[in-house]
Amino acid sequence: MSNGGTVCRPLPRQYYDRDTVTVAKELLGCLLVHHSPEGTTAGKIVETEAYLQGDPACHAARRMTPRNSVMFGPPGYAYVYFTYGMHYCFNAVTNSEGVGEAVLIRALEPTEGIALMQRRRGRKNMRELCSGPAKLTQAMGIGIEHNRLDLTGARLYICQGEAGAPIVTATRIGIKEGTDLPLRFYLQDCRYVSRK
DNA sequence: ATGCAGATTGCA
DNA sequence: GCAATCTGCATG
Repeated sequence: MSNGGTVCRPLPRQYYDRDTVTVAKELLGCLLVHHSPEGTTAGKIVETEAYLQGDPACHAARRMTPRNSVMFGPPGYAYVYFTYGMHYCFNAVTNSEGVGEAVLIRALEPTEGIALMQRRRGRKNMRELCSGPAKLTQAMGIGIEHNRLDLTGARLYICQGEAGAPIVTATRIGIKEGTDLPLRFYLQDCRYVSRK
Protein backbone atom coordinates (compact mmCIF):
# COMPACT_ATOMS: atom_id res chain seq x y z
CA MET A 1 0.00 0.00 0.00
CA SER A 2 1.23 3.46 -0.80
CA ASN A 3 0.15 6.87 0.28
CA GLY A 4 1.29 9.58 -2.06
CA GLY A 5 4.82 8.23 -2.05
CA THR A 6 4.92 7.94 1.73
CA VAL A 7 6.32 4.65 2.92
CA CYS A 8 3.71 2.92 5.06
CA ARG A 9 5.47 0.75 7.56
CA PRO A 10 4.58 0.44 11.24
CA LEU A 11 6.34 2.98 13.43
CA PRO A 12 9.00 1.18 15.49
CA ARG A 13 8.64 0.60 19.21
CA GLN A 14 11.21 3.27 20.07
CA TYR A 15 8.95 5.88 18.45
CA TYR A 16 6.45 5.30 21.27
CA ASP A 17 9.16 5.04 23.91
CA ARG A 18 9.41 8.82 24.36
CA ASP A 19 7.80 11.69 26.19
CA THR A 20 4.03 11.25 25.73
CA VAL A 21 3.33 14.87 24.80
CA THR A 22 5.98 14.69 22.08
CA VAL A 23 4.44 11.52 20.69
CA ALA A 24 0.92 13.00 20.85
CA LYS A 25 2.05 15.97 18.74
CA GLU A 26 4.12 13.95 16.29
CA LEU A 27 1.34 11.44 15.68
CA LEU A 28 -0.62 14.25 14.01
CA GLY A 29 -0.36 13.66 10.28
CA CYS A 30 0.51 9.98 10.71
CA LEU A 31 -1.66 7.23 9.26
CA LEU A 32 -3.64 4.75 11.36
CA VAL A 33 -4.11 1.53 9.39
CA HIS A 34 -6.25 -1.53 10.11
CA HIS A 35 -6.22 -4.64 7.95
CA SER A 36 -9.40 -6.36 9.06
CA PRO A 37 -11.14 -9.45 7.67
CA GLU A 38 -13.71 -7.13 6.09
CA GLY A 39 -11.07 -5.01 4.39
CA THR A 40 -8.51 -2.31 4.96
CA THR A 41 -9.32 1.09 6.40
CA ALA A 42 -6.94 3.93 7.09
CA GLY A 43 -7.03 7.57 8.09
CA LYS A 44 -4.75 10.47 8.84
CA ILE A 45 -4.54 11.28 12.53
CA VAL A 46 -5.75 14.86 12.99
CA GLU A 47 -6.49 15.03 16.74
CA THR A 48 -4.87 13.46 19.81
CA GLU A 49 -4.83 13.80 23.59
CA ALA A 50 -2.04 12.92 26.01
CA TYR A 51 -2.80 11.14 29.30
CA LEU A 52 0.05 11.30 31.75
CA GLN A 53 1.27 9.81 34.98
CA GLY A 54 0.07 11.95 37.87
CA ASP A 55 -2.71 13.33 35.69
CA PRO A 56 -6.10 12.93 37.44
CA ALA A 57 -7.90 12.28 34.14
CA CYS A 58 -5.59 9.41 33.23
CA HIS A 59 -6.99 5.89 33.62
CA ALA A 60 -3.64 4.91 35.11
CA ALA A 61 -3.64 7.75 37.66
CA ARG A 62 -4.35 5.34 40.50
CA ARG A 63 -3.18 1.82 41.00
CA MET A 64 -2.83 -0.74 38.28
CA THR A 65 -6.00 -2.70 37.47
CA PRO A 66 -6.81 -5.34 34.86
CA ARG A 67 -8.34 -2.63 32.70
CA ASN A 68 -5.47 -0.15 32.71
CA SER A 69 -2.57 -2.58 33.06
CA VAL A 70 -1.56 -2.38 29.41
CA MET A 71 -0.77 1.31 29.97
CA PHE A 72 1.96 0.32 32.42
CA GLY A 73 3.48 -2.18 30.02
CA PRO A 74 5.97 -1.56 27.22
CA PRO A 75 5.19 1.18 24.66
CA GLY A 76 3.81 0.56 21.19
CA TYR A 77 0.77 -1.45 22.24
CA ALA A 78 -2.93 -0.67 21.81
CA TYR A 79 -5.01 0.33 24.82
CA VAL A 80 -8.66 -0.05 23.84
CA TYR A 81 -11.27 0.55 26.51
CA PHE A 82 -15.04 0.30 26.62
CA THR A 83 -17.01 3.24 28.00
CA TYR A 84 -20.54 4.61 28.46
CA GLY A 85 -21.85 1.10 28.02
CA MET A 86 -21.49 1.27 24.24
CA HIS A 87 -18.32 2.91 22.95
CA TYR A 88 -14.69 1.95 22.41
CA CYS A 89 -11.73 4.32 22.41
CA PHE A 90 -8.27 3.64 21.01
CA ASN A 91 -4.96 4.69 22.55
CA ALA A 92 -1.32 4.05 21.79
CA VAL A 93 0.70 3.21 24.89
CA THR A 94 3.70 5.50 25.22
CA ASN A 95 6.78 6.16 27.35
CA SER A 96 8.87 3.57 29.16
CA GLU A 97 7.61 0.33 30.60
CA GLY A 98 6.32 0.96 34.11
CA VAL A 99 5.05 4.45 33.20
CA GLY A 100 1.26 4.49 32.81
CA GLU A 101 0.81 6.89 29.91
CA ALA A 102 -0.89 6.83 26.50
CA VAL A 103 -2.10 8.92 23.58
CA LEU A 104 -5.83 8.89 22.81
CA ILE A 105 -6.56 9.09 19.09
CA ARG A 106 -9.57 11.40 18.83
CA ALA A 107 -10.10 11.97 15.13
CA LEU A 108 -8.99 10.86 11.68
CA GLU A 109 -9.32 12.14 8.16
CA PRO A 110 -10.50 9.03 6.27
CA THR A 111 -8.12 8.04 3.48
CA GLU A 112 -8.80 4.40 2.64
CA GLY A 113 -11.72 2.00 2.87
CA ILE A 114 -14.25 4.78 2.97
CA ALA A 115 -17.12 2.61 1.73
CA LEU A 116 -16.40 0.14 4.54
CA MET A 117 -16.29 2.96 7.07
CA GLN A 118 -19.63 4.24 5.82
CA ARG A 119 -21.14 0.79 6.17
CA ARG A 120 -19.79 0.31 9.71
CA ARG A 121 -20.93 3.75 10.78
CA GLY A 122 -24.26 3.80 9.01
CA ARG A 123 -23.36 7.27 7.77
CA LYS A 124 -22.39 8.64 4.38
CA ASN A 125 -21.04 12.05 5.29
CA MET A 126 -17.22 11.97 5.32
CA ARG A 127 -17.13 14.22 8.32
CA GLU A 128 -19.23 11.86 10.42
CA LEU A 129 -17.01 8.81 9.93
CA CYS A 130 -14.01 9.42 12.19
CA SER A 131 -14.51 12.83 13.87
CA GLY A 132 -14.55 11.50 17.44
CA PRO A 133 -12.76 8.81 19.47
CA ALA A 134 -15.66 6.35 19.45
CA LYS A 135 -16.65 7.17 15.88
CA LEU A 136 -13.23 6.28 14.55
CA THR A 137 -13.06 2.94 16.38
CA GLN A 138 -16.43 2.01 14.90
CA ALA A 139 -15.38 3.14 11.41
CA MET A 140 -12.04 1.34 11.67
CA GLY A 141 -13.52 -1.85 13.11
CA ILE A 142 -11.51 -1.54 16.33
CA GLY A 143 -12.93 -3.20 19.44
CA ILE A 144 -11.92 -4.70 22.76
CA GLU A 145 -10.37 -7.63 20.91
CA HIS A 146 -7.63 -5.23 19.84
CA ASN A 147 -6.69 -4.29 23.38
CA ARG A 148 -3.05 -5.14 24.05
CA LEU A 149 -2.36 -5.63 20.35
CA ASP A 150 1.23 -4.90 19.29
CA LEU A 151 1.17 -1.78 17.12
CA THR A 152 4.48 -2.73 15.49
CA GLY A 153 2.73 -5.76 13.97
CA ALA A 154 1.07 -6.10 10.57
CA ARG A 155 -2.60 -5.97 11.50
CA LEU A 156 -3.20 -2.65 13.26
CA TYR A 157 -0.51 -0.02 13.21
CA ILE A 158 0.45 3.61 12.68
CA CYS A 159 2.88 4.72 10.01
CA GLN A 160 4.71 7.98 9.43
CA GLY A 161 2.88 10.72 7.56
CA GLU A 162 3.73 14.24 6.59
CA ALA A 163 4.93 16.42 9.42
CA GLY A 164 5.16 20.19 9.68
CA ALA A 165 1.51 21.22 9.47
CA PRO A 166 0.45 23.85 12.03
CA ILE A 167 -0.70 22.33 15.33
CA VAL A 168 -3.20 23.80 17.76
CA THR A 169 -2.77 23.05 21.46
CA ALA A 170 -5.90 23.06 23.62
CA THR A 171 -7.47 21.53 26.71
CA ARG A 172 -8.93 18.05 26.69
CA ILE A 173 -12.56 17.14 26.09
CA GLY A 174 -15.05 15.10 28.08
CA ILE A 175 -13.14 14.87 31.36
CA LYS A 176 -13.91 16.26 34.80
CA GLU A 177 -10.44 16.69 36.26
CA GLY A 178 -7.31 17.97 34.58
CA THR A 179 -9.38 20.19 32.30
CA ASP A 180 -6.85 22.99 32.66
CA LEU A 181 -3.96 21.02 31.17
CA PRO A 182 -2.97 21.79 27.55
CA LEU A 183 -2.82 18.17 26.43
CA ARG A 184 -5.07 18.14 23.37
CA PHE A 185 -3.54 18.63 19.96
CA TYR A 186 -5.08 18.95 16.52
CA LEU A 187 -4.21 20.05 13.01
CA GLN A 188 -5.15 23.65 12.40
CA ASP A 189 -7.98 24.25 9.89
CA CYS A 190 -8.77 20.56 9.65
CA ARG A 191 -12.44 19.75 8.98
CA TYR A 192 -12.22 16.31 10.56
CA VAL A 193 -11.37 17.42 14.11
CA SER A 194 -14.07 16.39 16.61
CA ARG A 195 -14.58 19.88 17.92
CA LYS A 196 -12.82 23.24 17.95
C1' DA B 1 -23.43 -6.76 47.56
C1' DT B 2 -24.66 -2.33 45.81
C1' DG B 3 -24.24 2.16 43.62
C1' DC B 4 -22.27 5.45 40.63
C1' DA B 5 -19.75 7.99 37.09
C1' DG B 6 -17.49 7.63 32.90
C1' DA B 7 -11.38 10.06 27.74
C1' DT B 8 -19.26 9.49 23.87
C1' DT B 9 -22.72 9.68 20.55
C1' DG B 10 -27.11 10.52 18.32
C1' DC B 11 -31.67 11.83 18.54
C1' DA B 12 -35.69 14.59 20.65
C1' DG C 1 -31.15 18.16 26.90
C1' DC C 2 -30.76 13.32 27.75
C1' DA C 3 -30.99 8.25 27.17
C1' DA C 4 -28.32 4.17 25.88
C1' DT C 5 -25.87 0.48 28.44
C1' DC C 6 -21.64 -1.89 30.76
C1' DT C 7 -17.55 -1.94 33.67
C1' DG C 8 -14.29 -0.65 37.09
C1' DC C 9 -13.90 1.02 41.37
C1' DA C 10 -15.37 2.91 45.83
C1' DT C 11 -18.25 2.08 49.68
C1' DG C 12 -21.03 -0.61 53.15
